[in-house]
Amino acid sequence: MSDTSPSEERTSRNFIEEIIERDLKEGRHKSVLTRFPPEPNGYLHIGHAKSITLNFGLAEKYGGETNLRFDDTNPVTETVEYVENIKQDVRWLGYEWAREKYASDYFEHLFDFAIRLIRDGLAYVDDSTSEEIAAMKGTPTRPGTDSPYRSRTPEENEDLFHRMREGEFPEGSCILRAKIDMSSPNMLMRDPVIYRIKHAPHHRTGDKWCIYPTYDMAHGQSDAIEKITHSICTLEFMPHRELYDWLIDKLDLYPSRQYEFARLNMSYTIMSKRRLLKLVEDGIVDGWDDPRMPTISGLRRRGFTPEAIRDFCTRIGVAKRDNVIDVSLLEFCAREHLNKISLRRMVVFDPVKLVITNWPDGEVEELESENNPEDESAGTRKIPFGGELYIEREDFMEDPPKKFFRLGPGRSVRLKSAFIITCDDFIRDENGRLTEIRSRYHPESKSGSDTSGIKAKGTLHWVSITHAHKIEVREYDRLFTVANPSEEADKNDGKFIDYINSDSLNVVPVAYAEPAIAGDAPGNYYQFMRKGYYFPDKATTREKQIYNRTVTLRDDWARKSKQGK
RNA sequence: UGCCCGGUCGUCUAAGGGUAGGACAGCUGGUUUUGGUCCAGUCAGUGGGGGUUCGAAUCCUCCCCGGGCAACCA
Repeated sequence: MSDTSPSEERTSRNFIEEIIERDLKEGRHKSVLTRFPPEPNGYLHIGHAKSITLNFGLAEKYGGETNLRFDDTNPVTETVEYVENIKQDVRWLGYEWAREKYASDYFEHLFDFAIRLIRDGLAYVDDSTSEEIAAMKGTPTRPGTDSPYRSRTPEENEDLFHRMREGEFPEGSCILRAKIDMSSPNMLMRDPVIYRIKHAPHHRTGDKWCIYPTYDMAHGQSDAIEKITHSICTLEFMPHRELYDWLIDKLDLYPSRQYEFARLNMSYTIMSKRRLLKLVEDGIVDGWDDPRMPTISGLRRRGFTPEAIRDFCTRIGVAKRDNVIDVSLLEFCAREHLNKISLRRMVVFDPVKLVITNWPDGEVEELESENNPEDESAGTRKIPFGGELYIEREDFMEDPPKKFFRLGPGRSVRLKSAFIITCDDFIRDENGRLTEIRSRYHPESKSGSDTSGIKAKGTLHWVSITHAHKIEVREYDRLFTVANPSEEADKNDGKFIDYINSDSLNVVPVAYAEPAIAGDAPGNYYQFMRKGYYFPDKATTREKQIYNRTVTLRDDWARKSKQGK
């Protein structure tokens, strides 16, 4: 029992947690309300998972709530299909939102806000072309110039804006701009566009509207309407904060505050939704949920667990400096969780026949093996053992080096959960290809009751030939050949396609699995012993089972032998 | 060349004037019926120069480097 006074345990907090704790302590807020604001124009990826974990995690930690709010202000790129998939992904990650909202819920409200700005002389309708507006914007080093339409009266502007809404004008003919400061050092404050005409149906409001608010006109106001306390976004929105605050101030709304953190980058992949879409459209991958994609749906199909992804998102931390997380951290998180929960099964990928010469002809013995050595409650399963087995071709060498703990002439190994065998002979065909290994087993070395006294350094996985269940296995490697594809692409006219790894998918059409796998309930996470972690693909059927390799096991032997070369 | 951010082991991330710590990756060993897991150990960092201070990753200053900003995208 610890009766020591709580010694001000200094747990490390990220900068946003510090802000929240300060706000709570100083009474600025009584509770926390965050939001996760995806635009439904693509699928969620691991970078969004960071944001989701942050927003929902913060609310969880400080006893608050999180809204899911779709930032659906651009009907041209947004669809209900994206909305549905985003919701599915957030739920799969393990989060449930307090309210489901859409920026489009507030279109009428936002329109009224615009009218208020107009009446207060803080917004005007500009008939300039987009080229003219761009030219008048100036550059980061040179101030902009006022539009000739900047001095229209509020009455004229209000009339024009209503007529924009009524559909009197074609797209591009005019827009509504906030009237701020054309010489501001912040380009975003140089009379930003806040409403534009789009004669396009919206996935929720149909054809009710032909004018739509821009991000800046919608986001902060939606936050304020919902009374979001901490509006957390990525670094590239930093310059928007001044405009965010300006609008809240001029419209006298609830003072939501925006805070920016560095988005996630991960080695050997890309996070740009635009570029991910291109991979899908060009058929380089098999859809948004291709197991090589960094999308939530891709990771799910690949066999990553929500727990592993959440763990990853908390381990990477939250800060403001640009970062590239090593993908090996994600793999570590996957292995750590999968090691605890996965069912162990034996699967031989590249078989060679192993004959047990002293095994009674035709006899089959059912051996028992644990499903998961990390979890006794996972129970055991039976594995048939007989006189003809498959083992992995790479587990035999005719002339093995000393440190090779597997099979070779005269050598003994343990067959996992079975017997120790000793290799007496092997057969090669006319091409020198190994076709058969002949060995004898030691009856008193049976797993669990070994009295043989024989020492075997290595243990091999195996499967009885007559009982083997054929499965297909898909092995995945990183999608790109370079650690930072986006950076390389930026230096290469944006052509990230040049860095695609052409060997990122290897299909093993037939692998031989122990029969237990055929009877397992669907949806299990597996470890194929000595190989890696595998998960049934969505296309798997009872007749044809297909497994995706999530990640290999760590393999010191492979690493060392590679080093030796 | 203007404005705004940022710079701590290879990669992330702590230390908020008082011993630069953790994780991943790497490397050594030990245990092991998975060359897995687990355990132990080890390598490795404050961008640079001045200044303030008994004491600076931390405060000041100059410099260097990286990122962002000129969509009717978000």
